[in-house]
Amino acid sequence: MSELGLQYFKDYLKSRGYRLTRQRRVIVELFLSKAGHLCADEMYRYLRRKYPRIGHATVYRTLNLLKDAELANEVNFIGKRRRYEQKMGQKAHGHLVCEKCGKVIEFKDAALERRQALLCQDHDFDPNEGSLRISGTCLACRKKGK
Amino acid sequence: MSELGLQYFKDYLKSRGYRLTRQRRVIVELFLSKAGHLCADEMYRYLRRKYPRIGHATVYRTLNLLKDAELANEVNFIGKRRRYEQKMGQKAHGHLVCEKCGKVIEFKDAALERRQALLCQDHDFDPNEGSLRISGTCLACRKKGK
DNA sequence: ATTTGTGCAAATCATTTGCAGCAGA
DNA sequence: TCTGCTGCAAATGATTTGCACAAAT
Repeated sequence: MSELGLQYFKDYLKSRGYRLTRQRRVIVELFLSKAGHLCADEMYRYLRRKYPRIGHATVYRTLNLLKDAELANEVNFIGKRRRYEQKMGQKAHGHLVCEKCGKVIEFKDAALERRQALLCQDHDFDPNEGSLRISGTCLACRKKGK
Repeated sequence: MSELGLQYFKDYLKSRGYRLTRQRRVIVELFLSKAGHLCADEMYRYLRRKYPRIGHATVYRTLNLLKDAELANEVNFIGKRRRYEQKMGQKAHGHLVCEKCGKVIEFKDAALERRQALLCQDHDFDPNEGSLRISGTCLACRKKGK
C-alpha cells in the first residue's frame, strides 16, 4: 500500500510538472505509514526529530498536494484542526464524532452504506470514502454531563 | 416555533443566572427567524443595520450560548466558518456537503435514519438532529472537474 | 540554467479574551 | 447596588503567503 501510494504520488507530481523533493518524500512516507487521523502539526513535530530544518509551511503545502492527488481525505472533525486520513485502499467506513470530547469512533455498516449509495445516486452526488459522519455525544460524556 | 424558542432561551438563561439583554434578544430572534445555515459574521452584518453598535464578540458569545442551550446545532461544513442551524422542531435530516464548492444539499431518508439509529445504539452513541453528513462532490463540480 | 520548492517570518481569518464602562436584576 | 454583559481592541491558533535562497530537473 505504502509503495503503491508513493508511486501514485510520484506520478501525480510528474503529471503536473511538480518536483519530488526530499521533504515531500518524507512527509508522504510518514502519511502513508500511519493509520488514523493525523493533523499537520502532529506530522510536523514528528518529522522535526529526523529533519530539524523542516518547516510548518512545507507540511501544510504537502498535505494540500496529497488532498489534491486524492491520496488524502480531509476530515474536519471538531473545532479547529484539520485532520487527514488515507483515501486509497480504505474500506468504506464512517465516523461517529463526539461533540463534547472530540473522540472519533470508526464504524463499518454495510446496510448503511447501501442506503448511502442509493441516496447519493438520487442526488447526483459522489460521496468519498470515509465520508459518512454522525455527530453527537458519546456514552462517557453523557454520563459525565447528566 | 420562534415564540417557543425564545421562551426556551429565556428559561435557559434564568436557570443559569444569566441575563436577558437587548443584544441577546435580537440575536436569538434573528437566529430563530431564519432557516438554513447561518454563520456568525452573516448575523453580525445583518444586525449591524439595525443595531450599529453591536459587536462581533457578542454574536459569537450568544451563538455559544445557543449551542449550550441546545437551541442551535453547530454544523462545520467545509473549511473555516462555523455555521449554525436550529435544533428544536427540526425533523431529522442529513447534509450532503460538496468539498469542491461548499454547496450543502439537505435530505431526509427514513431508511437511512433507521440504520443510523441502530448503529448508534450499538455504539452507545447519542446522535444529534441534523448530524448525518456525507461529503463528496456534487454533479456540477464533477462536470467542471473532468 | 531554469524554475519550482523551501524555510522563515509576516499576514490572514475566524474566533476568543481582557478590560473599563454599561445595564439588567 | 451588584454582578454580569457589552464593545472595543488586542490575543490566539490554525493555516497561508511573500520572499530570498536552495535544490530538482
